[in-house]
Amino acid sequence: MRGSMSEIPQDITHDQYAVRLKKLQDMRAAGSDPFRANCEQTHFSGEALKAYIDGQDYVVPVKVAGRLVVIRDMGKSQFVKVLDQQGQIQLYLKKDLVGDAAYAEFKKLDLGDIVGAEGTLFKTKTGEITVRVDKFTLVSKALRPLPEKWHGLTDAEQVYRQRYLDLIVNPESRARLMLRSKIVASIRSTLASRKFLEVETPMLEGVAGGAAARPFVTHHNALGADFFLRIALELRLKRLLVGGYDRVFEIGRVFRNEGVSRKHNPEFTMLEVYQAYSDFRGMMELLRAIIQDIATDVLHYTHVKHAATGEMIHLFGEWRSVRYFDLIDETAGFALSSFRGKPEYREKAVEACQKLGLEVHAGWETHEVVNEIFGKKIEPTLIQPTFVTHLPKELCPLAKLNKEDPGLIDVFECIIGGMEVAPAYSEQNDPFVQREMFEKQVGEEKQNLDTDFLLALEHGMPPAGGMGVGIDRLCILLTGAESIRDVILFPSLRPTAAPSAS
RNA sequence: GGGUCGAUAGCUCAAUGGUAGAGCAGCGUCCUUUUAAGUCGUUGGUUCUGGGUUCGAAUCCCAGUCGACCCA
Repeated sequence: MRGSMSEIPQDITHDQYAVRLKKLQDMRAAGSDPFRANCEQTHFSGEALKAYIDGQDYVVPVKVAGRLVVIRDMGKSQFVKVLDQQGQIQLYLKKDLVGDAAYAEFKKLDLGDIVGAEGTLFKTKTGEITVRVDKFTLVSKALRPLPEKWHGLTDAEQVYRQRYLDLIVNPESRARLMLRSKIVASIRSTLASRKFLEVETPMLEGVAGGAAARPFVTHHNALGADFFLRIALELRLKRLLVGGYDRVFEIGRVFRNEGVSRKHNPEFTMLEVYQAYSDFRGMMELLRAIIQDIATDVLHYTHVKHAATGEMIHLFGEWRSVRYFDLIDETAGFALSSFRGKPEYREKAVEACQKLGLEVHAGWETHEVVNEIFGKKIEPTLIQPTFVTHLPKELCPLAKLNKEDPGLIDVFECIIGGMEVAPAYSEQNDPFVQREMFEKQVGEEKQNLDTDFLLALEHGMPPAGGMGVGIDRLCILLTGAESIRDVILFPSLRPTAAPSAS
C-alpha cells in the first residue's frame, strides 16, 4: 500500500511516488493548487511549430500545454519537451528571464507533470523551433513516474492494461491508434458524400441474428428478461430499408462470445452499409471508393506493405474478381465443382482435402469440407485485393440466389492481405425464400428465428446491395499492425483484481 | 480447451544452484542553446504467488495467477 496524504514513507528518496507526493503537499501548504481547473492554450504543438516565421525569433506569441516528457537541466537554463495531442514541442527556460523564484519552482517539476507555458517562438542554434518561456504553470501533478524514455513500454500486458502509458511513451502506438480514428472519419465522410444516413440500432437484442456466432447474454432487471448483445447489424438496418431509408450505415460494436486471438477480440467494430436499388456489384465499387479515399486522404499512400510477407498491396487500379469454385478447382487440382449436386461430391471433397493435408471432421457438412480448402489454402494466399464471387448458398442465408445457378449466391468476399475484409451481398428480399433459409440455418433452435424481421420483409424491402466491413481488420491491414490488439485502444483481457490506486 | 515460452528495481534488461547487477528514471552536486545532453556522487528488490527439493533457489520440481505465440 502506497502512502496516503497522512503517511509518507520515512525515506522519501527511495520512492518516487513519495517524493512527488511530498512536493504536492508542499505546494498545497504554500497555498497553490497543483491540479488546476483550466489552462489557456492558443496552439497545439504542431500548430505552434507551423506558426513560427522564419528568421523572426521571439516575435510570435504562443500558449501551449502538455505533459513534460523530456527535461534537460543545464543549471541556469533548461530545455524541456511537452507532449500534446499533436506531438512534442520544446520549451526553453532561462533563469534570468523567468526570475529566480519561478525558476526554482520549475526545477521542482517532475517528468510526467502537465504544464501550461506561454512565450515566444524561436529557433535554436541546432534548428529546432522552440518556445522561449516567459511564464509557466503546473496544471496537473503526476504522482507516478513515466516508463523508460528510450525503450518505452514493451511489456504487452502493461501496454494493453495501461494504454495511456503506451500512448505517452510509444510514438508508434500513438500514431497507429490515431490513424484508426482518421480511417473511421474518412469512411464516414465517403459515405456521407454518397448520401448515406448514419444510424444507431440496438446493442441489446431479443434475438441475436444476422450472423452465425455465439452471443453474450445479459439480463434486464426491470423487464425481467434476458437480452443478447448483438452479433451483427444486418437485420436492424434492413428494417430501415423497408422503412424507406434507402442508404443507411452504422459503424458500431458487435460482440461475439468466442475465442480471443491475434485476429479476434470479443467486441469489435463493424461497418455495415445498405444501399437500395443497388446490388453486390455496386458494393464492389463502394468498397474500392472507401479504401481508396482512406489511402488518399489518410495514409497518403497508394499501396501498403503486408506485415506478414512484406509484399506491397496495391490499393488502386482494378481489383481482381474471381469465382469461388474456380479457386477451389484450381487448388484441388481437379474439377471438384463439376461434382456439385452429385452423390460423389462429398467423397471428392474429402479426397481433395486429404490431398492438401487438411483434416476433415466427420460432422461437417459438405460445403464446410469444401470451405476448409478455401479458408486454409486459398484465403491466406490472396494478398492483393480480391473479390471472390459466386459462393455456395449454404455460406450465407441472407443473400439473393444466383439466377443461372441457384446453388450459388450473388455475393463477394473481399480478401486483402490474406484476410477477409468485407463480405457483400445482393440482399435477399423474398420473404418466402428468406424464411426457408432461416429455418434451415437455425434448425431446431426456433427461438433464434427473427420472426419480426420476416414480418418486416413481408411489407416489402427494395432490392439492395449490402456490405459488412470489419473495421479492426481493415485497420490491421492499413496500419501494418500484427495483432487486432494493436488497433484497439483497450483490447479485452482477462480481468484481474483491481490494483489499489491509493 | 491443448501445447510452447515468459514474469527480476518505477521502466528496459543482466545474473545457468553459492554476496541479486546495469542503463534510464529518482535523490544530491556542477553546467544559460540542449537533442537518448553532459559531469561527479548516490538511494532503491515480496526475483509474479504458494508449496517442495537442497547446506544453500531468481535459477531445479509441483500447483496457481497473468500475458505472448501456436493449435483447436
